[in-house]
Amino acid sequence: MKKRVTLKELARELDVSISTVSKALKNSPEISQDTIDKVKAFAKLLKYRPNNIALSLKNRKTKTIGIIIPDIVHHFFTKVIKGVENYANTKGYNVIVGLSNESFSNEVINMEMLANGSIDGFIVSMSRETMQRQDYQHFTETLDEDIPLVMFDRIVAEIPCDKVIVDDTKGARIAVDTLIKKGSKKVAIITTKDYISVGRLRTKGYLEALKSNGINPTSELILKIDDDLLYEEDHLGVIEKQVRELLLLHTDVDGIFAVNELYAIVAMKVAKEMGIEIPTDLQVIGFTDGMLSKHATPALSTVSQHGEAMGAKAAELLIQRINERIEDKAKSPSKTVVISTDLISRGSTK
Amino acid sequence: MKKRVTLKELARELDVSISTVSKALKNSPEISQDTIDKVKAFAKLLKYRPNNIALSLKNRKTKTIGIIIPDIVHHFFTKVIKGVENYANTKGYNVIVGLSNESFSNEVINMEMLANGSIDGFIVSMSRETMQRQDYQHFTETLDEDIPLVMFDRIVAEIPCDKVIVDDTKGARIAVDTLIKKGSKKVAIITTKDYISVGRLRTKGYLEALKSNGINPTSELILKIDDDLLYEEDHLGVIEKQVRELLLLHTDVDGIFAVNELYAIVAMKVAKEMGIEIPTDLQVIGFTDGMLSKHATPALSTVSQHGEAMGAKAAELLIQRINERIEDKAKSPSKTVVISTDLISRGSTK
DNA sequence: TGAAATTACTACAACGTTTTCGTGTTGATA
DNA sequence: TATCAACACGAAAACGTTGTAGTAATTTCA
Repeated sequence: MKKRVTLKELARELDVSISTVSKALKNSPEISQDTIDKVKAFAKLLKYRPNNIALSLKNRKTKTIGIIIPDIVHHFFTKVIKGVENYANTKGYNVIVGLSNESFSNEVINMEMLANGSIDGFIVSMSRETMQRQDYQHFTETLDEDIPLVMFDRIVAEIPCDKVIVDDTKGARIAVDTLIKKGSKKVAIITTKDYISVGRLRTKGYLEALKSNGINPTSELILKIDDDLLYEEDHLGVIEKQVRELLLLHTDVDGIFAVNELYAIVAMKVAKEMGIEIPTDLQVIGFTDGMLSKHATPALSTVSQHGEAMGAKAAELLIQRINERIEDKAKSPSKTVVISTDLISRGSTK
Repeated sequence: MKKRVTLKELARELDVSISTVSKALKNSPEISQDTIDKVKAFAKLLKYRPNNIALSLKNRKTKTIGIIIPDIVHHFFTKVIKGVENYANTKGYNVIVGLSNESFSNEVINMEMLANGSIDGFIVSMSRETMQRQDYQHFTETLDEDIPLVMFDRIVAEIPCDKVIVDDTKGARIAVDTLIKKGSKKVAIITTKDYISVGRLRTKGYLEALKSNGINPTSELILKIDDDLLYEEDHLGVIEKQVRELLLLHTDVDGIFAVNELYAIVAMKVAKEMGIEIPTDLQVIGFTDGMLSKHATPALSTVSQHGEAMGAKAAELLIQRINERIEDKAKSPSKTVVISTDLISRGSTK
């Protein structure tokens, strides 16, 4: 019913100029206390609220940040968003979410939609397709246009921007090391194809842990799942089959490290079906602490990534950049913040 | 490095007026083909892109919609967001997410932040606290200011706005009915306190199903969990304890209907620990199809809410309202769309 | 008592668009 | 040779703010 009230209307009704109203509302010393009080009272009465868009246009900043992620139906990303939101809100920022659905073109389109002045900066985790194509033009263009960009989790080294990552290699190393320390003699890994950076890094950690324990890695114990399958109908079945084959072929495998939660859960399921006791006969550790880990039986030991902390850190870095850009031009060099992982021990390990 | 290029700059460089540039880019018949070509070529060269904020100010619409939800780390809401995003994107809208964290004041603050012209309309699912307080001022104010609002899932009847809900009662009725048809003689329900509308409605469905099967409900079989616990440290332990007591006291319970996924999972866990076979001795059905259901052992039969469809529908309704508001003033009456549920049969039922 | 300083305002430009209403050239027509 | 379209473009207002640069009226001080 009610149209939004503007400074102009307040001014007209109060029979003063727009500037006076604007200044009065900001307690400008140029305005008499009398007028200030009158204006404020009237503004409150009419529920005046400054139009954000006009402010954005004037100030050339929107106080909103864009976060582009591959998928929102995913515990980790959801945690990150929460971290971003919470931090951003404390700084008066809003968060606008873009979903790439793991598609390169969606990622580009989403970023273009937002780069037209709608946001002050981006927080991005690349889509799978972008990683495969290794086409980072949209990122460099964003940076060229002087729009701050912070990447997290799925990053790429050559983009000169702030980054927030988890020490995947170290997290994996500790996990595998723990498996060995707790008695596993033959540890397999369920990982992704190498173009997924986190998969590659976690595999690296696995190899390091084996090495430092004097164990020679066998490619037969390294199961690389084609992550593209993830969006096909029966991807779970496919993974199950592969895990089953592995376990059948190598009956002496007594430890499994999976680079994500789902793989670990599937592995446990297959093992249980095969009559393998967890953790007695087989210990399992996953990566990424999500819903599934907590509620699996037995509960899954896992490497926690602290998604919320990552999100908060990313938002912090971004907002710093935004302010830096506004204030002076002296750009500090790009930072990469590593969020440490934690190994959460639950029922799937001894 | 590069500042954003504006119409003004294009105009200056091309030595024509701003209007000409603007019109040329829109293929106005007022402008000669020659000029159009020249302007467009130059604009492309300089990567001109219209400033969204300026457009928003001019058009008094932002092409973004705000979605306010209680929690993002939640499969259902996450699905809804996805549905909203996908539909909104096809219509050229962006989505800005606000999290209330189940708090009334956060909900209000978030909505106020966005109602200052940042968004064209809201999609909201109320926070728990708002439901308890029954304070809906911020919603009515939004509506008063002529900002379209669509509520979903956690709605309240007295707000005159479009709504998207699931037929909770019917979904529950069918679930419980199925339990009985598949042989359960004594079905318990794990639900929430009554101020949670979905809990109340699902309980209603449970009662209806019992009745239509000639079974008398006992309050002893109706376990009402205090949902406030959800955010305390050991809420799971508390729920477990209560379920255990129930199962101990009523050893002949052979069916459990839980109003959400988590309760169902916990119930299954407790039952398994007590040596109760699922689904042989005890059948379980949950509500809300999430990650946990799919990957539990046995996989949990559940009532699917089609969150993505809900989100898409909500976005559709909202965008309709927005356009209606822009075009003429004739407001159609509020609609309430009911998304039908589906019972997904998995391993936890016979 | 007259110049300077203070007070309490207002006008205007600017942010980047779109759009309405001109307006100065053409070329054709009577 | 006036008259008039048609054509191709420009000026200016508007969206809602903020901030700078005035400007009257009053007060202060030498």
